[in-house]
Amino acid sequence: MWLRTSGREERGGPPLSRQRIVDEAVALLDAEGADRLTMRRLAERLGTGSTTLYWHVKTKDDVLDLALDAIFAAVPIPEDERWRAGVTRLIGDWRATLLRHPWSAALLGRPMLGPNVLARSDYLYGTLVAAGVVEPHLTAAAFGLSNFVIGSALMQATWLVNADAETRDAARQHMDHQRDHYPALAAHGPLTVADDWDASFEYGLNWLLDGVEATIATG
Amino acid sequence: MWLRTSGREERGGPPLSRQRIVDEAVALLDAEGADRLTMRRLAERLGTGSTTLYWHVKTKDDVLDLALDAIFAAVPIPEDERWRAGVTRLIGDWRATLLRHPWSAALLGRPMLGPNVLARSDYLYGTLVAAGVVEPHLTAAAFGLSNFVIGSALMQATWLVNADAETRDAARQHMDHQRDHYPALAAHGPLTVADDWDASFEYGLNWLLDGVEATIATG
DNA sequence: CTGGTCACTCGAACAACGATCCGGTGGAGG
DNA sequence: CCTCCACCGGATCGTTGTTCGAGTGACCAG
Repeated sequence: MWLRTSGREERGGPPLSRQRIVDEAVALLDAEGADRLTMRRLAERLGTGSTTLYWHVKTKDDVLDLALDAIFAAVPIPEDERWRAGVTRLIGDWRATLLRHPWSAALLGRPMLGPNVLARSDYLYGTLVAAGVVEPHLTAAAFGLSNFVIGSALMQATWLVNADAETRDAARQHMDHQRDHYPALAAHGPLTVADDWDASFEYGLNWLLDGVEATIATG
Repeated sequence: MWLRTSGREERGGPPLSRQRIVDEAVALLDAEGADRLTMRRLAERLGTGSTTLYWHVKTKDDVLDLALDAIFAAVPIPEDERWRAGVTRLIGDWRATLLRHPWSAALLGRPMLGPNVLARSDYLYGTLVAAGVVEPHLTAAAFGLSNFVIGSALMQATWLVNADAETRDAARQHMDHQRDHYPALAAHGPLTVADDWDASFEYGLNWLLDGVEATIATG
């Protein structure tokens, strides 16, 4: 009796729950990438049978949706800042979070309706409204900022994180070999110039914000 | 003899080639979406065995890469236009093509190194350079414009094309039900306001181009 | 103590997938 | 006629997401 471990500890950790599944899924995605996430591997890390997961979660896609929303909990919602500083901080943290979990880039093509994402979108809309942005510029601003950060993170994750050095070298060589086909690209392209993703992101973001700000003055 | 059909016609169409495989893949993707593309179904449409495809193509990912690049052939490269008009046209056609093939949104997370994509990127860089855009604004402009169009198409394809009406209604209902949690989103959000994706896209694009243009004057 | 309910677990199995192996086939060239 | 070789495809392997149905143990009414 005293020597018999409880079934709970045999399987490692607290009882299975949706939260534990999602947390472990994020850890697995961070460690091994999107294509290495399978229900069996996830269950193994949780110390359970793979089919057990389906009691807590309907499909694998649900796990991905939940994992994608979960990482946005790390994006703080700004407080007591002027609208432009707040938006800048939100979008910057948004991007940093996406880049910290590069697998998220591959999941951006699915509806993001989790509570964390919605709360941050709500802040974005609310801040723009409070700043005096009105339709049609309001929707354009919210869409533009979201789309810009999504596109930026997607492209950077594709190249700097997901693509191995082998792929990047092959790409460089490929373009160097066809230098006369793509003259401008070879002379000024991203693989030639030492590019600064952070600086480029800030330039683009400020151009967008300048445009939004200009609509406030003129109505 | 005269009644015996040639083996070629029995299997339907001209001999198998990489080009035919890619064309049929695009047609299949257009008709049924990304997750319905399998090597077996693709082979069936081509009237061949599934394993035959692997003689012309190394992996399924190759098919996807080729299909993704193939659709960019429909994006004309502007000629004889002032830089801003040319860039506007290129980016607009870029977006239209992505939206005409909504499955492409899910593939944007992979390196785009096909000849069609590279040629259009080359035009973008070349036009910006000719317009007088210099570093660090050059990279920022090229990245910003690409990322913006990618993000816009990705988000719009996600919501207006890939998500069925059922999903959209559920989303609307979900947000309406939590109206107090997301006040700004409920009042001004994209599912409340009748949003105009095209107009929003143009606003964002012009804000970016205004920013780029301003860097030319000031150096 | 008993019997039963209910949340939860999991081994076995299924259909479908990407990919490989290896034996064909048919036309071109010697 | 034989040989070569680009091209084809049936059989098959390992893996995937998901379902089915049989369990297990805690808890509760009687």
